[in-house]
Order: sequence, then structure tokens, then C-alpha cells
Amino acid sequence: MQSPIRTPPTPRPSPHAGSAVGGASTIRADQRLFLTDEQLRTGIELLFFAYRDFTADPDRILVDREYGRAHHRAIHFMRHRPGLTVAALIELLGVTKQSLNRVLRQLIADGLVEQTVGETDRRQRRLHLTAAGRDLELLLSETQRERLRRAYLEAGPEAVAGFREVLHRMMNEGARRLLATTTER
Amino acid sequence: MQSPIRTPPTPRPSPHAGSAVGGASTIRADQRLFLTDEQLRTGIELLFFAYRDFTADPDRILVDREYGRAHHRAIHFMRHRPGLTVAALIELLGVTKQSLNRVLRQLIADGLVEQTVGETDRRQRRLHLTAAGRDLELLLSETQRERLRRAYLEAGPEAVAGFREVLHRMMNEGARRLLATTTER
DNA sequence: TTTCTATGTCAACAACACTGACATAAAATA
DNA sequence: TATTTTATGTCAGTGTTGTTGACATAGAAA
Repeated sequence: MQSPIRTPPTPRPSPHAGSAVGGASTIRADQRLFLTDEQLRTGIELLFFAYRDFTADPDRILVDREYGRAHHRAIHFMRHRPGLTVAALIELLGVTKQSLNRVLRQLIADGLVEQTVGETDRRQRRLHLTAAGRDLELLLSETQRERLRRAYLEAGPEAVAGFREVLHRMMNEGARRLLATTTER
Repeated sequence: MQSPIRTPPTPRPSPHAGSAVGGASTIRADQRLFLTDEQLRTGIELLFFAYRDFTADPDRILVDREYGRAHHRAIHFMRHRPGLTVAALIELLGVTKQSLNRVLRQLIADGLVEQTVGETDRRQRRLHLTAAGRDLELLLSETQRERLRRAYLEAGPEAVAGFREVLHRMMNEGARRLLATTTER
């Protein structure tokens, strides 16, 4: 667990960080400023624009192939959680099995995904990427990693920590749990 | 591609995240750790889950009415940039005029949006929310503001500054320009 | 043996994006 | 003034991705 109150670390050189220098009242004011409706509104818009551009890169690549964003998401999770079950993938993606199935059927038919029967429970189908599947996943995600890498590098480790912190706290409990089970944060 | 190195427990946003205590080599190592492929991957997933939950709140409200996310986006920008032209809204949303038009027609028919003829250029249609339109926008965005407010409050102003910083650097130049013209950051 | 679970599939439908084509009024320009 | 360009609206068709509902099968569990 984490303490809900962050200790203000060294002020990062950021266009948004207000100068915390001044009398006690100034500090008090600064502590509230980041919660104004105006700040929240620009936060909403930052999320909108950043996420849009972030997903646009792989989308462009997928246009040529006959795949879409749903395929990317599916193979993303298969890459990093090899052998996961269909049910687990459905939960991660937050879609119905019918919706996933359409995507999965294509990926299997095209030889990007393989299924193996569960060892203990033979009803389960465990999902794995083939070499071709991994290739495509890498190609797609590299565009996103590159964008993120650049942003991280420019913003610096302090900012990145805050970025992750806020995103983490934005998620629902369910998503946080899902992330925790497959990721050591 | 993927570095086989296991990322040691991520430099978690800890209270001492910024404390530059330690030898020079320690600092050097810390500076790189946040750029590992593993860190980038979890960043991608954080974005996915956070954005999904973030948009789910208004979506739930919209289900009852006969509107969708596209309507929310449109009235969001109309609320904060009253009088903007159709072309400007198209550019902000990044959709075609045909796509926007379908949404806009409904909103106007339902009395949530009004158009006025441009003063200098009478070809333009300037868009405004009616009182009812503002009501709906407030209802929808309040769920998002509330989520963001809580996350901001828990994470603290430093983290929020980093959050905004990284998002800002993730955007394309175009989006950054768009945001700048209508927002004093 | 009966029931539940994990998965797959068909069909229908809705939201939201796209392209392409065409129309109108008003501004801009030759 | 005549012509062209611009801002907007609209029709028609299409694709991706999501939904619900119904039904089937194999295997686990009771």
C-alpha cells in the first residue's frame, strides 16, 4: 500500500509546476491549484489527445493488413502473458467472448496465434503467439514504445513516476488487480 | 528487441523518488531504469486500463439516452470553446465532417446545440450549447472530473505535474498546437 | 448421472468511423 | 462581373468493433 499523500520531491523543471517559493499562504494556494476545474479540464483533454495519437501509430500499420485495433490488443496481452486462457484474455480486454472470438478466429486462421489444450483442465484453450504473431506484435508495439520512450526521456524519471502514479490511481480496482497479477510494479 | 533483463522493483513513486542521495553510479542506473522495455510495456498497459475506465463512466450514462461517446466529445469541446466553427470542431475531434454531422444533427434536433451564422464570414456556423446541452455536458464530465480529482488528490501535485508533462510530450505537434490555441497552459 | 463451466458459433443489431459524390451559399479572386 | 474556392450539409455504401440472445460441445465437478 502507499501513503495517500505524496511528499513533494524535488521540483522538476516542468512547464506546469508552479514555483513553490513564497509565504505560507502561497504554498497553501499552490497545493490547491492543481485541483481546479480548469486543471481537471485540461487533464481530460490531455488524455484525449495523447491517447488518440498514441493509438494512431499502430492503427496506421494495421490498415494495410486486414486487422484493427482489437487484434493489436489481443496479441499484446498474449505476448506478455503467454499461455493465458481465453477467459483471462476476455477479462483483460473487457469484451464479450463473441467479440473476442471474431478476432481470435482470424488470428488463428492466419497463423499468428496457436491454442494448446490446458494441462490440468482440458476445456481450457491456452493462447500463444507464433513467431509471426510475435513479429507483428513487436512491429506494432514498437511504435508505441518509441513514442513513450521519447516522452519519458524528455520528461525525466520524476515526471514518469508521477505519470504512472496518476494513471494507476485512475483505474478501477478491478483493472488494478488485473495489472497486479501479471505485473510486478 | 526486448531486453531479457528483469526489471528490479521499479523505481516506484516513493516519497524519496527525487532524493538524489547516493553515489554517482546509483544515479546513473536510476536514470535508465525508467526506460526499460518492461517499464514501457507497463506504461502502455496503464494507459489502456486507465483510459478505459476513464471513458466508461460517461458511457454508462449515455446508454440510457440515445447518445454515445462521440456526442460527449462534441459537447465537451463546445462547452469550453463556445462559438467555435464546425471546421474547428472537426479538427479538434479528428473526424470527417460526415462523421461529425451525424452527431451534430441529433444534438441540434434535440435542442442541446444551437448554431449561429458567423459574423464576419456568413458561411460559418458557430456552435453553442443550450442550457440543456450544458446540463448534459456537466453531468457527463463530472464523472470524469471526479475520477481525476480523486487520483490527483491521492497522487499529489508533483505527480500531477509529471502526469501532465508526459501526456503533453506524448501528443503529436498538431494536437499540442490545438491545445495551446484554446488553453492557457 | 446430472449439473456446471470453458469455449465456440450463428444471427442480428448499434455506434462510429471511413470514402466518394453531390449541393448550396457565401467569400475571394481573376 | 464572372469564376473559383471555401464552409457546410447530405446521401449512400462500407468496415471494425462492440453488444445481446440462443444454442452446441467437451470436459470437470458434484
